[in-house]
Amino acid sequence: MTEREVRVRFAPSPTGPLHIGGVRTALYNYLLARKLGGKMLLRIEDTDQNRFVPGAEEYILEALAWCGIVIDEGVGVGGPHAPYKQSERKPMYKQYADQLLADGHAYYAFDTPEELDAMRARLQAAKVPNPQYNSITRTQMRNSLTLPEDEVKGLLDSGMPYVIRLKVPRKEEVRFQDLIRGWVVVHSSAIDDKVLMKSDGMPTYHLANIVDDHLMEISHVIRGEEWLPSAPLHVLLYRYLGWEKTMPQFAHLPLLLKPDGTGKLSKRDGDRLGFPVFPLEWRGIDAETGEPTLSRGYREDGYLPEALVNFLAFLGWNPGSQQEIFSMDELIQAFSIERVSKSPAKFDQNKVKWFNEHYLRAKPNAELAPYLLKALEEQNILCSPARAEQIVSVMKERVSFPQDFWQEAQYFFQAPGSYDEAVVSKKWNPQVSAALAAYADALPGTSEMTAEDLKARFSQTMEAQGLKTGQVLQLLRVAVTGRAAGPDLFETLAILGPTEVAARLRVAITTLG
RNA sequence: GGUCCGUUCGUCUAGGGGUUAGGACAGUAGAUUUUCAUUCUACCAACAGGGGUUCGAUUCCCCUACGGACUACCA
Repeated sequence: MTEREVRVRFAPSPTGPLHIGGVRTALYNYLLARKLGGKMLLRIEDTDQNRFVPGAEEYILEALAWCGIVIDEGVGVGGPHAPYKQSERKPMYKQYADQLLADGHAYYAFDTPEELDAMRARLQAAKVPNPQYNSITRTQMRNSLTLPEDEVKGLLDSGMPYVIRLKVPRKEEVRFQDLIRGWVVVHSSAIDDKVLMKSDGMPTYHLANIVDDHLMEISHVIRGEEWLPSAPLHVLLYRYLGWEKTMPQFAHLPLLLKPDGTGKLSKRDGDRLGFPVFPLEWRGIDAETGEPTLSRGYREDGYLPEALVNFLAFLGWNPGSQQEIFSMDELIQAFSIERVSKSPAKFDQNKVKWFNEHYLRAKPNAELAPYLLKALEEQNILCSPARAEQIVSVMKERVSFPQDFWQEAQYFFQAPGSYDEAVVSKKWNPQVSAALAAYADALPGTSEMTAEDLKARFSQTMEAQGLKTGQVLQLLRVAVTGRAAGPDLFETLAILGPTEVAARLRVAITTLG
């Protein structure tokens, strides 16, 4: 067999914001495509018109772009197999269903939803272990296998609603090799006669998926484990359509679980535990109450995309080395499907936060400064980019998110309105007050002074006052910034400048006595 | 219920017939920073249980337990 071009696809359905688990699936697809020099496609699976959510498609595109996942072909970029949205490919599917029909691998079924419910109820009452529409029960239903040919024709001609179902063989082992799990074997009796074409003329996921993957020449299907049970059905479809030789390879990814307890990670967990489960913020409408809803996003919560991507990559995969920090390019180099683990992973909020802090600290000040500048602009505070860079430079070691810069650095722009109570009541006294007054007097009336000089002047002053610097240091911070903690004190004073520092000290001395 | 998948520190995981079972996050302690944070160091902490196979099993096999997914004219 000749080497086939690697083509993978991410195929979400536009039923709402993209779940973080979906982002990881997209990421793994992308990493494999890039690693193997292949193509990454994006296909929108919107065959269920009832579940269409406005804005979801745009959301998916924006989320992937934010994460740095580049689509080579598909929705949003086009390509040789356009259209890439299944609703726009509707006319293409019928012929394949017809082919299956003609070959005796599918049949028409006219059962109403009520009849189907009744059938399941009957089977359940009879304690049938696995109630389903299958090789046994189909003989008792209204379909082209049980009805006389002319009656079927009549029903079809009369416009009677119908579906097309796959005729799954009664006794047959269906097997395929999963790249992550090895051989998976399922007996055909466990698979039911899945609907291929719905009564509204749209294909179901099962048919559309196989047809599109084949037409788009997909080489690897990488998707969540929730698809594992239906994979044998898909294998059957490839076989009946005559496409088995070019059937893609399957890889079923382990699921992402809630951080506490067990179970699949869901939107509710994010709300309950206070962390986002979506890459971007999403404003939706509650399906039940009709109330507008707001779901938090990693982007809006201050996570850097490279941190999220690095974290997500490690949820179910590892390079086998001790290295933890990976850029997208490094991930591409290191990635291999064989090293994806089989077992599900719990979502760890601490770890994402740690990755974020890491990437924040690694970022150049010039890239961080805009975050602070933006907050300042909202507050109508003027600040030069150079000064903002100085501030983020001393601040970035101690924050977790970009929005913390403004929160933690306010005192660079506003004199403190109050002073840390605990420190003042414990350490403030007339001697300290006098010493700080002396320091204020010792500062030159200039706007600039280095941290070293500021420190030297402070030491000299304290010595002259007969105090140890350690006794006064924290009070100096409180008097100037109002806070008990912060970045290097003399760096802080240097950014403020001696004039401002002296002024603030005098206010503090007046206020605190 | 049935089918399928899974199970190494609290979490993400490495490893693999003989190892002091390794790393990271979190936690704890110490050092540095005459403050807090950062950083550094140390500590804590795991092979679900039971049977086999074997000289030897955490590793291979079986069973049990537990967890999960699926079981729609949803994807």
